[in-house]
Amino acid sequence: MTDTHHLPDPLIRKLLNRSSLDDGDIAAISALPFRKRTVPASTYLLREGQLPLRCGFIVEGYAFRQKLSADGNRSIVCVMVPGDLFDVQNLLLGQSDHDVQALTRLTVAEVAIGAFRDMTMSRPGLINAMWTDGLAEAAIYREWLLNVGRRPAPARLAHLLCEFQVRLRAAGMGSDDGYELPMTQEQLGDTLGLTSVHVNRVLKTLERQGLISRKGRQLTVLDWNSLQSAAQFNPRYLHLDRLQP
Amino acid sequence: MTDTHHLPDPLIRKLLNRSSLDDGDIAAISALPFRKRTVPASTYLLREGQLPLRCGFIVEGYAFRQKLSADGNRSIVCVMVPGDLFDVQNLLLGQSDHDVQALTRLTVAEVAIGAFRDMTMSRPGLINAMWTDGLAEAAIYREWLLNVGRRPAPARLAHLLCEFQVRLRAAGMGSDDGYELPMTQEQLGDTLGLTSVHVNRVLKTLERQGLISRKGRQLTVLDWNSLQSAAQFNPRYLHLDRLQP
DNA sequence: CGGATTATTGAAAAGCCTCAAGAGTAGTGG
DNA sequence: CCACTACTCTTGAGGCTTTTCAATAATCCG
Repeated sequence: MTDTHHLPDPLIRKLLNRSSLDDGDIAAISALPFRKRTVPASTYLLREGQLPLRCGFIVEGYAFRQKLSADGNRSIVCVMVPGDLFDVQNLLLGQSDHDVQALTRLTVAEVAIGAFRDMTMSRPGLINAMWTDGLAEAAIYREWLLNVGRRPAPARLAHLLCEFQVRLRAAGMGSDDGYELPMTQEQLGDTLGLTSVHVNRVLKTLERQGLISRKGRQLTVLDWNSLQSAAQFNPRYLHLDRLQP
Repeated sequence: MTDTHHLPDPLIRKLLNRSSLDDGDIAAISALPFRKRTVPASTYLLREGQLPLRCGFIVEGYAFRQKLSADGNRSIVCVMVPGDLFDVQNLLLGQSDHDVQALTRLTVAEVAIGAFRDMTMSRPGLINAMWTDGLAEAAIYREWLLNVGRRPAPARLAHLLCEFQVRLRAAGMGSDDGYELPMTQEQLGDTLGLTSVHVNRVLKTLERQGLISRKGRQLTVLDWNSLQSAAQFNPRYLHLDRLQP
């Protein structure tokens, strides 16, 4: 594997979290004519019902997937970090069933769907790496279903905070004892199936219990073991064993 | 495409719902040394933490994926019908993050992981079909997250009933105006993030409103349009457009 | 038929939501 | 650099959905 800094570096880093790639695979990704663009927070990268013509991944910043119900309620179903492919599924499934939106100011790299498809067809190692990545995303969906459906609000919020801690570290952000919370309390609520008011109260409770502390959006994990056990957090579902054996 | 009745027929039918397969692909699946077995309801096909050695799909009956939280609560995160591959993700992700359990008396067909992997490597059309299938499962997870996180109990239950109606028809079961509900009310509750008591009350409400009727487990949809709109159900997320254009 | 699971119903409690208002914070333009 | 505006966060009070607990009826299965 080369050490030069090509455009798709965050993507390669992400795929290597869970799969092996050979030099040919890495060269094939690096050779794709990706085009970078930077957009402000809240920009839509993809809308429900749309048929995308390009395929992209996150270079810097965060994005999320959201679904809106007919009566205007929102559910944030996925938070994406640098390296995440945000619209491969439309390559195969067609019309999108959800929106993809920038959470922060965001830099993405995109390539025409045709070039992307050709590349995957000729590199079984890459297909497998991306398939694996999609399966890992599905594993997070399953854990979130358990979280939203069966855990009380304090455990539910603590669980999301634990997940961010682990995933942000795996993406090379944050530090070992905390990170900058990427979302407003309303967005946290839409992720957890709670109201922003209740998220606020529960955050204060976790703080009062000495599990975390906050200055603005900066979150410090004061007691990782207790936070983990309050959350019933077990990182197995993230399938990052290659990083944390 | 041939018309003979090979073992993997439900699998082929399922894949054709969302992808094109050529004769070579179908021959390749049919040639795999699948072994059938039938197990009673509640049998575990796979347990969390396990490393599976085989790869299988459902021939007849229903199964589900469940996750258990540390304090013993259960969430049913996926219901599978004939044709569904129930453990491909472990081929790529390793240790399972959830259990797979038979919902009814169940017939499955399984093949050693090695043979399965070889087949996918040599047939890009099949990889794509199975990848697509996994992406469609992820789309259902997203819709369920919206359902559990943001819809009140009546809409939530109505939505699941609508989904069953469409998916069972696509799998060749049930009829146009109803089906045999495959789960107990407790299992419905674990799927929806509700208690069985509340599921029972909400079922009665839907019945009182004239949307459905029940005799035992047999469910009849009396007013599909009203049920759909009470559920805010839009089948787009099932990505079955090939069947229902 | 008998035992176990499943469905049904009531009453009371709990958790989370709604509504509302005030305080803090960040970004913008003069 | 300040002031203005728009978010975002915070806190309180009351209400509603859903849960818990409990007890009985119905159904399934061998």
